[in-house]
Amino acid sequence: MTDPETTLRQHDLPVTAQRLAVLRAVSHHPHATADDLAEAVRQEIGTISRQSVYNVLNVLTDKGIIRRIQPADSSARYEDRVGDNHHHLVCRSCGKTEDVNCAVGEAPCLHAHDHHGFRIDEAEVIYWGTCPACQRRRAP
Amino acid sequence: MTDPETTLRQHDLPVTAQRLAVLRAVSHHPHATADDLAEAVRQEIGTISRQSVYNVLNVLTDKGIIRRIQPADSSARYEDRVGDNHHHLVCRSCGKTEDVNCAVGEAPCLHAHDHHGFRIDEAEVIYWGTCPACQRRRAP
DNA sequence: CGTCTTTTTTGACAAAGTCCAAAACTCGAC
DNA sequence: GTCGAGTTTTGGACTTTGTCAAAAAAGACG
Repeated sequence: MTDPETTLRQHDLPVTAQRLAVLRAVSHHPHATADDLAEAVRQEIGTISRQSVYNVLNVLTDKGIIRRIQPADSSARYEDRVGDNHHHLVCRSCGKTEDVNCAVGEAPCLHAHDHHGFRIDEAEVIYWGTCPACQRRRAP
Repeated sequence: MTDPETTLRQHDLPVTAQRLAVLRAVSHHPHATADDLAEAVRQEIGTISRQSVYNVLNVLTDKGIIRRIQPADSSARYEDRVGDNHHHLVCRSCGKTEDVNCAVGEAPCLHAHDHHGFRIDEAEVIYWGTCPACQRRRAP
């Protein structure tokens, strides 16, 4: 992975302390929410406004530098790993999120049977289940 | 499809005007949001509180009578069609949502390669794209 | 008809984001 | 280096979607 500063320059984004810190936070905390990331950034550079976190996350997402996922009943989560068509495994009870590689080759379900005339550009798959920790806590 | 009144009785839910109207609204407006449904119900029975719409939608969802889907950047949507493992096609620009049958047989992607110890109970697939109308509006 | 339970309503509240204007900063030109 | 134009960042108000809790209304049943 290229370092954060280079990444920003490559996308014609002025380099600021906030952007570097957010980018690093996303890298170190995959699947974290905006709030989690704000917290992580504060640990690193002391202070950042809520709005800036959103600004940065939005611009990075728009440029395709990071990816936003929004599973049901969760606020948006962000990740570093882009462009490799991977999917997610989400725990229904605690929200723990893991990456999973595509089940069926490259772009698995990209071809819907009946596409209703839509031009499809992505097939997003979320596997819902219970993570090991929650399985242990609930049913032995 | 069984009629709304019978459906409610089968699930030990007292039959009320609000429940009947919401259930009918979901049936007639697949993929509608809570707000859309409240509006539809008001057309039918005159008035209903916002809270009641949520109450009814929640109880119906819990009983498995209807299903809630929550695509990114949209409030929750509800549908009638349950228990047949179908997926959705969502337009990125207008939010239009269509049903699509499972791409690969019954439970297509239900087996993730690396399940990280999770007990998986559902594979949710959302195909993202552009609907015919939006394709026409943008690129001629 | 009167009581008891379940629903519905009302109104306050919470979380996640966005909008806007002012202040601070970045970066290239000098 | 320093300056200035154009971006970013900030702070605060606001919106949207949904939940909580208590009071009022509606059904069920003896």
